[in-house]
Amino acid sequence: MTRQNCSHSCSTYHQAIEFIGKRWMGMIIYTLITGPKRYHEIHSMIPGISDRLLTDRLNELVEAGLVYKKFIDSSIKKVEYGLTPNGLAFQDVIKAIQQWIDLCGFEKLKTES
Amino acid sequence: MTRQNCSHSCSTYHQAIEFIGKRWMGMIIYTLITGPKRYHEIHSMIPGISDRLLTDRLNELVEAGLVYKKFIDSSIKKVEYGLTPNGLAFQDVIKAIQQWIDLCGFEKLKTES
DNA sequence: ACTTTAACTTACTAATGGTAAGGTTCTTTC
DNA sequence: GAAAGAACCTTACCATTAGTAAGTTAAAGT
Repeated sequence: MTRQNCSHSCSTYHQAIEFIGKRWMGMIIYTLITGPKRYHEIHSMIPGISDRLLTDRLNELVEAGLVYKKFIDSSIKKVEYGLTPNGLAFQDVIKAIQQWIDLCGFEKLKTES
Repeated sequence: MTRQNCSHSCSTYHQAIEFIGKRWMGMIIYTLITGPKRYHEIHSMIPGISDRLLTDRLNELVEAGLVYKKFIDSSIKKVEYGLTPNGLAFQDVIKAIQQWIDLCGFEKLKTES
């Protein structure tokens, strides 16, 4: 019994889904699944994201231990971001979401307006 | 080739995760997994949510086809919300998130401040 | 040395979320 | 059967978060 009543308290699930559901969070992790990237690479792979939010979200991910930040050649202007083991494990969640999309045809549902 | 370059375009994934990541969305679906509920039941099961947001989110879920809304005894004041098959299929995503939490110990990471 | 680029940072505006009050329509209670 | 209360919203207003645009600093190219 190292955990609460169930194997994962519902408030932990709540925290987790609110965290990974923050705007752009899912896309940033998704981008890094294919390997570590530099700031501007991530930026160019996610159309619409702003400098500020990309910086914010990356910092939050680093703080949560899902992403590491590495200065290449110890230069402040060469930064690499990549997934930690915990971040990589998120792949299974992405797969589950993609399977769910395939199953329910989400794109059709959200053809907005 | 009914779909795009990959089996699910990354923009569809983006749309999907931004939708399910909206505030309270994850919790509302989670609550309904155990069976259909009335408005006030859902409300009491999610501490902190406001009337307005619960109404908004439920409407969005109904519009997206993940939740149905049923008037009991054709009364406007007796409403039941439940998951449609597409909503129920979301269980697998929840399971994946819970497994990921168990694996990476998310609760420890987010002991804030 | 001069310009460009990477990686932020800051200031300001727009959108979204939270709070609180009110408004019907039903049910309950006397 | 009238009054009170609960269910399910709706509206108005304030707070927080996100988006936009401009500026900053350090290194790298020319």
